Amino acid sequence: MRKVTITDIAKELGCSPSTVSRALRNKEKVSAETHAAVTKLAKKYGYRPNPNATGLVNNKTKLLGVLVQHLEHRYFVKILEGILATGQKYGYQIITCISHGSYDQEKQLLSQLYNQCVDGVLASHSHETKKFSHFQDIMDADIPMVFFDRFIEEIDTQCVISDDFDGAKRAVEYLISKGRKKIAHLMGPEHLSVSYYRYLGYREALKEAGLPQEKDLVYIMQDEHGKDIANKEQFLEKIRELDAIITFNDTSAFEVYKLVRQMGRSIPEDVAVIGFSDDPIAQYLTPQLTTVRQPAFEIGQRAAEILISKIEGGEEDEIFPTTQPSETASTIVLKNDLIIREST
Amino acid sequence: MRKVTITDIAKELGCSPSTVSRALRNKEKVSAETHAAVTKLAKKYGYRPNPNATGLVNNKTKLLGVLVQHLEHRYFVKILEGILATGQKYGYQIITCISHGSYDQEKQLLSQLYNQCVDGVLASHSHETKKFSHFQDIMDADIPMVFFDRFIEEIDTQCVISDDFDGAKRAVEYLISKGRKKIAHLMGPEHLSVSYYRYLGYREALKEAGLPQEKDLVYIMQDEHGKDIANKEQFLEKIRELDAIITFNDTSAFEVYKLVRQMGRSIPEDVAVIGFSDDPIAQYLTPQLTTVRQPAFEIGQRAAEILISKIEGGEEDEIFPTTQPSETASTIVLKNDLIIREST
DNA sequence: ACAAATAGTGCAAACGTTTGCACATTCCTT
DNA sequence: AAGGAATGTGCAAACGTTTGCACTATTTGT
Repeated sequence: MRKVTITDIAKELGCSPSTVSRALRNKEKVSAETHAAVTKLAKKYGYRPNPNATGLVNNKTKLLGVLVQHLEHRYFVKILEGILATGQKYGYQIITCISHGSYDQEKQLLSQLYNQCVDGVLASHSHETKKFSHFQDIMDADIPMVFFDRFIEEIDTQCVISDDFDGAKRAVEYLISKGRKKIAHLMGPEHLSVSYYRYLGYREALKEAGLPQEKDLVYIMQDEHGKDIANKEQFLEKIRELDAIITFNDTSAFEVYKLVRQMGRSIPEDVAVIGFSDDPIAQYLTPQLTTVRQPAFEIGQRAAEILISKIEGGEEDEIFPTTQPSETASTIVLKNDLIIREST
Repeated sequence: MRKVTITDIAKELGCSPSTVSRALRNKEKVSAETHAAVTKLAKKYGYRPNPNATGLVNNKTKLLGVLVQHLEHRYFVKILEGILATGQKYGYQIITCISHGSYDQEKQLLSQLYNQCVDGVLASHSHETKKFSHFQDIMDADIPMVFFDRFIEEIDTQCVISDDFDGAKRAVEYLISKGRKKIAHLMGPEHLSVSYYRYLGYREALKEAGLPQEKDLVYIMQDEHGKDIANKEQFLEKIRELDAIITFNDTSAFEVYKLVRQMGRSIPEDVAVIGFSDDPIAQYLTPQLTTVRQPAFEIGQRAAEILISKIEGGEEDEIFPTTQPSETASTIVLKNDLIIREST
């Protein structure tokens, strides 16, 4: 009934547990016969090493923690899928934690991951988070950590994000190439760095095309879905003279659809619309939404790969400690794709 | 640098590790002073028990495995969220595994969970799976398991699903109450039990209302998204005389929107449409889709709760073994909600 | 006041591995 | 033929906990 152990096998074979252990991990010197006998018996009984025991002796758990704000956007789910696939590939199991955007929960979850002795952490901090000492605590405990989607300057480690600046810029360039001239931007919440990068990309494209960067072409969303827009009245009026709008995400593009129609203008004939993220809803809008697709799966993949290489490469580091830790920190920026559909 | 252990505390206090252990789990007899001294020091150093060590001695990992086919529908993500929340509540971490609908992967992932020594497994088998011995293996290894969303007759354990029969029935009843008489059903893939239950609910509602159950009102999807419908030509023709359609899910409702419009009829005036699941896209369709919402979060929650109670209640069972195991198996059926929007 | 019960503590084994060291055996070298 | 290397194996400690048992010191009951 009980799982078979190394000692059981040793007993049956009349040898010591250490020999069995060595035979199983076949890198040390064991005779060909014992090796054969051991592996045969191990197979017969379906022997599996007890992870608690191995974890205890070599201080590894083969567990990775993922901390994410929520799984409501497909974007984060895809990142998680990328992480899962990579973990699977390298033999790591993934523990998922959702902070629901709460700083307190984030702190608590992180400490739970620490308690659980995960080998590494992949994290994307919550909106609410302004202090980062709980992340520093993880680093100080010598648990490798990699950030994704969001960048934290204060913490000295790697980060994988998508190139929001470039994505927004290329989207606007595309609009310009189609002859659009009065292009508005519905910007995301101000305190998010992604909002800002996308805004900068938008501006850069206008600048390079020699188009004026009028202040009243930029409007700010107070929420993530674009239902609450600052200066909404002014925005509505402005829609009369616009010929394109690029939004912060796809749900806000849907709100824009409604507003544009409310003003009696049509998409894409009068006003072209481009979203951001390529959420599944983009395909279900009428007209189907052109959007900037973020390589979510790949972000997860890369982040996990970097983390695992930090974990597995980390052993030598104890002998050759990194003298200039800041040199190890870096940001991987992945390119976005413009998915052209009916709204442009 | 290293994590502080019980022995470290014992040394500093000049007592034995066992005393520290007892003081920390304060259920055995220790003097008030030592207890105070130990907890104070433990707090000071931020002592955390090493899960590998505790796991090794009491053969528990506080880890739960979740096996799911994919995370592409919001439905499964919500279930996962329910599981995560419940795990969190009871102090369990969740390891997520995605089978991508593959039987082989499912087998492999399950055996990985077994190797990892999870305390329990929550599973929803893949489409492809016809043999269930790998699930039986888990049961035989005395790892409690609970199924969700899908029911496996062959395995003797609990299962949490939503009431698809009732959901479909109530949706059709609603259509009838609004005066619709010619109600078609776009049925899901034939081999899925959920497809069948929804179909039965549809039929039952017609029957109770005394409406004829015409064969040519039921059409079958060959894929999950409704892009490939058997007898599509016939279905298109039929749309001319229908006044309502209930589909298998929300993505297929979107396809139905297109077909209805292709036949020059309008929604909801000529033809009412009801979907299933309440995927986020339902709100983004024009008109917004009426749909049967499945209590996904609650399914995850309930499944996890049952699993945890099996794990934690299981200890006594070793003393009083369950003589009639089949009595423990049962199916929890949760009610669905009809979300009424613009398409009806 | 003396046996008996009880409170508080430590020892040591156990959980299942890994691994440095020591030992015995075989093989090769000169 | 003797010495040394190479090979294969076992012992025992270690990883950090928990827990049954034994032991002392104190309290309780009569």
